[in-house]
Amino acid sequence: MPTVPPSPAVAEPLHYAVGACALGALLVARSARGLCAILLGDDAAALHTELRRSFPQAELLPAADSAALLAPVAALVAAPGGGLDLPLDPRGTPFQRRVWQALGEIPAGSTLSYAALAARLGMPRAVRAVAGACAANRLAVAIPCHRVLRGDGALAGYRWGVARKRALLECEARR
DNA sequence: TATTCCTGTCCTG
DNA sequence: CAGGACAGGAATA
Repeated sequence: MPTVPPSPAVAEPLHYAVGACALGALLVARSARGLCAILLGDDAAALHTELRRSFPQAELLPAADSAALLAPVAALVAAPGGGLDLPLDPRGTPFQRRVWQALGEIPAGSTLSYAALAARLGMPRAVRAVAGACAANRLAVAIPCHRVLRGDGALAGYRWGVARKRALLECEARR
């Protein structure tokens, strides 16, 4: 009888690439299902650390076709109003995925408050939880969590820096 | 103006 | 397993 090691399940392979975009360093990772991470940052090392922290169980492999992986995403960052014609693999709890789906329905160039977003989900009192779900988004720009502002119009926060959030919104408003 | 509560998830002890 | 911290905001005193 061949012994089956008590493997905590085989580590899932994720292919990633790091490059540059209009907002700085860019990291794109994909699973077998689609893009599972789009990260923005100041340098490649920080992005790699963030990827590891987001997927501690995965086996991270450099993508053979890094340019093909990066190009469409970099184009999206440069023109955040357009869509991304690639399959996404958003990972999160059912609650988080509901929030992210609602984010995708916000038209480019417009914004929403966290309270309005919570109301749209039928949970008007779960504002804080909704903000937490936005903060947990790993697919920068593709899932437009940057279009959500505080009720008083302030930019609140952004996982990849409020300056980038402002840049994305200005870019969309100019369309 | 200062508390308190609501709500889901993650991090820490 | 318990408690606290969040990218908020409305209600209460």
